[in-house]
Amino acid sequence: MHARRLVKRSLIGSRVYAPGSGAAAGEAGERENRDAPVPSGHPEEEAVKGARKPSLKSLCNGGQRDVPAQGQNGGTQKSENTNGVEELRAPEHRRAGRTLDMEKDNTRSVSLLEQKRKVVSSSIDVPHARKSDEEVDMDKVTAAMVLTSLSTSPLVRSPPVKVIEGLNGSWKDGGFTPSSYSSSGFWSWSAPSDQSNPSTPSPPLSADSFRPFRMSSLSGPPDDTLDEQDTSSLLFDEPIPRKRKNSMKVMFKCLWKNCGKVLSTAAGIQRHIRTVHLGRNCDSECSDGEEDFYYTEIKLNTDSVADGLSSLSPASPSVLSPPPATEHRRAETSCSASGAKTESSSSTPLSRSAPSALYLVHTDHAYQATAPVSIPSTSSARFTPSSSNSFSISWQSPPVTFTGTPASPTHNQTQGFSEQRSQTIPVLSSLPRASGSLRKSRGEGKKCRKVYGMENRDMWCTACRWKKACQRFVD
DNA sequence: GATGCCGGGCA
DNA sequence: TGCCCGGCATC
Repeated sequence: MHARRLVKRSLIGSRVYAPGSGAAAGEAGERENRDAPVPSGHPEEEAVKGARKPSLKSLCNGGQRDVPAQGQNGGTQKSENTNGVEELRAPEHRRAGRTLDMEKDNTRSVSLLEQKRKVVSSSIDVPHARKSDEEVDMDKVTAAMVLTSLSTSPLVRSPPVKVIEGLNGSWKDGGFTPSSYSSSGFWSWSAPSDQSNPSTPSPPLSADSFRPFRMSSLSGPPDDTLDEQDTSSLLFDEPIPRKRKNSMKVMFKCLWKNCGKVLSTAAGIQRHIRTVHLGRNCDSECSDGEEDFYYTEIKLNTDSVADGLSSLSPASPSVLSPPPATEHRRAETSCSASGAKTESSSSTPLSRSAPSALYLVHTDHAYQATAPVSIPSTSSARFTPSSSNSFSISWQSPPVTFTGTPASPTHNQTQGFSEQRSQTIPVLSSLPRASGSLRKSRGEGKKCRKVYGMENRDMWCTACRWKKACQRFVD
């Protein structure tokens, strides 16, 4: 009879009831003293064989905790605290070669969920009948979920099931008050509206709220002190640390190797683990609590998630990815959500503004030598096709610098302009001239004539010499 | 009147 | 096509 205890890790803002999928070698040591049963065939099984640690959890016992009383003998325990609430011990058995021992344990141990419910019902004034209805609904939904998961997984124990089915996700935000009860159904990736929604927790959820404390007790000696503190802190000092009002949503992620399934309820994730990974088909009554170790609680900022997801297509498979990825994605989506937009919107070259582009425009004007034009990066250029073989570029701009061969060989300086008006440069000489009736108004800027004077006519630009529109000092 | 520039003619 | 100029509009 072997039992394995998986590591309970403390993460920032999250607890991990880790299965420590065989990959985490460093956890082996920790696992030694934990008793989390691992199904046969699981990589961990052999590694932790023989290692067991008594697990005794007390629930709602006014801060009292059972000290693990039995060393190596394992087995389940039940005790009653002063409130009459049963204490549940996680059964210590292994799944591999599980036989009489396991059956004993199973028969002796009450299902974890059941215990939680009891705890909740005894500590919280929750209408029982209503709760039962909730449970019934939950069970149905969960059953459907499990079936779905099973149907998507060819092998019951082959982990990768990437379907997200959420159950009743509103409870976390709601609080414990019975008035906030709700039979709301599936959790969905929508913006959090739970705060304003008077409905809320369903029984299992409330029960789950006690999980941390249980798990704290269950964790091995190395973590005990910390857990103790955490527990008391959670229980007394910070009574509502997990009632995130606005943006935080607690999800439960399956830690089974290669499985990133995320559900919104502990019950759901437990069922998932139980049915999919542990291969049990029975109801929660069959739970011995071991599935507790195979999932972790994660906190999601639903605001961000909602924001990120809102930019995704509902049919997008990425929505079905588990939250860790989601969190990465969230960072991405917060960027890429807008980024994707800009990407897609900027994919039309001719219609886009070109704030950061530097265009070289050859002004093949009849009166001016070819000159590259650099459009300032702060300007917004617009390409305007004007014919099949020509187009013009216009932009609103700060100073535009023309660099190129000056019209006059005697002047080769770079000319600078400060134009605040929209400018259009004919790119090809085939641009049709404005009709005579639409004679353009006289330019206001100084032209070559005025700059150089009649006596220096040779310094004029070609256009000016030919009595054409000045090309050097363009309006 | 000075200036800017369109339209047209010429080589 | 490049060059030049008459002529007109604008300042």
